[in-house]
Amino acid sequence: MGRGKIEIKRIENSTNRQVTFSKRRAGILKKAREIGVLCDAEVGVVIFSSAGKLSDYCTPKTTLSRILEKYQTNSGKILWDEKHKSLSAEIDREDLNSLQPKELIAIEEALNNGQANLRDKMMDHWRMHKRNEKMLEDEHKMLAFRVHQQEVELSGGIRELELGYHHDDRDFAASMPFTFRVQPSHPNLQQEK
Amino acid sequence: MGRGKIEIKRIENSTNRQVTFSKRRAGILKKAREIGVLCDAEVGVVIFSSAGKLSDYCTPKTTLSRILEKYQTNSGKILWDEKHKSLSAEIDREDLNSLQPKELIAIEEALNNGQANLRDKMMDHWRMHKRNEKMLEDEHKMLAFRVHQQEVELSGGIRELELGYHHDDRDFAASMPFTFRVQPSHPNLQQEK
DNA sequence: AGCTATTCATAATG
DNA sequence: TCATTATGAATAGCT
Repeated sequence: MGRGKIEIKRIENSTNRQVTFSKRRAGILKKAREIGVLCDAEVGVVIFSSAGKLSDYCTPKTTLSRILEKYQTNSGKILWDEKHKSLSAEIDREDLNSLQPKELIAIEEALNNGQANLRDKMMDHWRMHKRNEKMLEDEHKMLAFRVHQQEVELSGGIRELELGYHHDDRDFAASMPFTFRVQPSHPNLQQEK
Repeated sequence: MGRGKIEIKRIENSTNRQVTFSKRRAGILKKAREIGVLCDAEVGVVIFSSAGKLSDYCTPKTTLSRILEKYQTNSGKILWDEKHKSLSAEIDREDLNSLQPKELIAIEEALNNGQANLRDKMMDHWRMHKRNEKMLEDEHKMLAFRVHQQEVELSGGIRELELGYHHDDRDFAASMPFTFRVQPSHPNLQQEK
């Protein structure tokens, strides 16, 4: 597919590598677009060059988020807990005073366009905030409930243990969901024999 | 690229569509592998057929999680809040009694291997639970704090507004983090003029 | 960035 | 579904 066959191994000359990267990246993105249209498929592609430059593609009818969510449900692989960790890390890292920058900028721009416009934005903003507050509240309820459930579950397990109780039916294992995320930080405990 | 040129539009014959899908999917995955090796790039690909079947590829030296995290940092696009929503949905959907299945199985197996082993696992399990509880607690504190911050931020903004105050320095925008996630559900508000 | 000579991917077919 | 093959596409090496 060029003036000569090439081996598939790292191109050492960095100029050639960069050029080939650009050409092939374009090729892949085009193919991704095409299979989406031709075959009615959903495609997400993310590429980082060796220099760290990002390119991506996503089928128009959906979003990367949605594709990745579907990915998790289908594959059972968890992509987000990883992220959960870095969420905390970010919160620690970032100055909390810098929250809502884009919105503030929007408001600032609105100032140049008159008070009415601004009031609208402010109201939107406020509504958005109330909704968000509700979301966080719900989430906390959920988290608290999960903690409680674990408590119950565990003390139950311990009681059974003390009574020398042994459950016979193992089939419930087959019907278990893989996407619960109670122990984000202990992937290993499950593997040990 | 075949016995004749084809238009890039949905293939109506479903058999042909499926066949073309398989062939092109293989093509894309191959290209993804190749650009990774040749150009030392990091690539992640996720494809769903119209039938919903999942295929994916990820450069060996990394993971989809890591690629996606990098994607967020680089692009400023947020992929995970979406997921936050569906986490609640899942919790609603799933039977909460099925929590910790793998751990329960492990404990059960331990029963066959004697009490000492079991006690160890139980302790691990318990410790894990406590740690997890701590994590949820911390997360909640963080959520609550963010809500508070928003409250302060907003009322401050409104006060400034009422006073006709206008901030002159816009440079802070450049240094703002894009990966905060306070308004998960309003990507559009930022674009409107 | 453009330009071919080649190799490659694949649409149609068996 | 699997293999073959004629043809259009992608692209490696040059400028």
